[in-house]
Amino acid sequence: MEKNNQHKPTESELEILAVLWDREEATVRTVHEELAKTKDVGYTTTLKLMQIMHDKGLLTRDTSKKTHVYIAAIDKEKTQTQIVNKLVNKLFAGSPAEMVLQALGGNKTTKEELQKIEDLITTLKQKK
Amino acid sequence: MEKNNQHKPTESELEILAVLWDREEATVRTVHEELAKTKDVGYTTTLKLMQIMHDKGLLTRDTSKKTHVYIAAIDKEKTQTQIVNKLVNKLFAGSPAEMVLQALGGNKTTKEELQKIEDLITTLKQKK
DNA sequence: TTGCAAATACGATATTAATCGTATTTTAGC
DNA sequence: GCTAAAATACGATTAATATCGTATTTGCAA
Repeated sequence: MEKNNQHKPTESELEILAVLWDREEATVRTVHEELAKTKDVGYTTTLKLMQIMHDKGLLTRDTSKKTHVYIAAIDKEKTQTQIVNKLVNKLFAGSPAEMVLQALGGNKTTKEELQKIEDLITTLKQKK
Repeated sequence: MEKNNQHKPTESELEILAVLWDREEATVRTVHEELAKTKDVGYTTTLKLMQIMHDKGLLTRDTSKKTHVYIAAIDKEKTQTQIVNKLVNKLFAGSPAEMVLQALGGNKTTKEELQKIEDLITTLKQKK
């Protein structure tokens, strides 16, 4: 098993992480059935991926029983932030405002959601 | 040469597109030198990638001179929106607001950036 | 016009990610 | 204890990306 740091999850790994973040913990079977709803993939593929993710330190697991139980080993919010920041740097010249513009621009974001963001910004500005 | 649609650019392809979006048009040499600033990669690798991108329809080029001149064939804003939307769906349960919150929560956004976003939100709210 | 420097074309290989078949292990229930 | 169903382990393969060496082409400058 490698160090938990540094590894950026791949597409497929993110799908698995999403399930685990949602459920706190889950077996391979559960994760697989969740993925299978939107994706045509074999059980052993999911199993193998989760084993690899465990090797990479992306997941922890309890192997005390026959059926192993997995838990995400990396933080949801941290991972989200990392990915978004990378995207901002790569695609939006480091300007979050630019990305927000794209994300909210054409969209059907509700007034309430906009209000939430505005409140956050107010808070953040006060800290400066 | 394939149809210009549908192909989602890879990481490396996005790096190249970023340079071309920035400069409007560029030679392989120019793009390569830009990439080489932040990445250790050979010239022929960049060349090959750009040729592949041309095959996929991601780039157009003028081959009338010895040194070919490339131009991005896909729209910057459209591509940005596509990528951001996908990310929102995959990682933020389809809520752009959630992503924005996460993007700004990290707290390294400048006051100026925050102001720009706030202005955007004010504008959006008025449209509701 | 010819040679040479710089560019492109092309093929092969390396790397990484994803997939899945088969072997082996585990354990609950008989 | 045995066995069968369900789970894991593992190896091999496929597929997609990225990399780069070498051959060929191009056009300017001498």
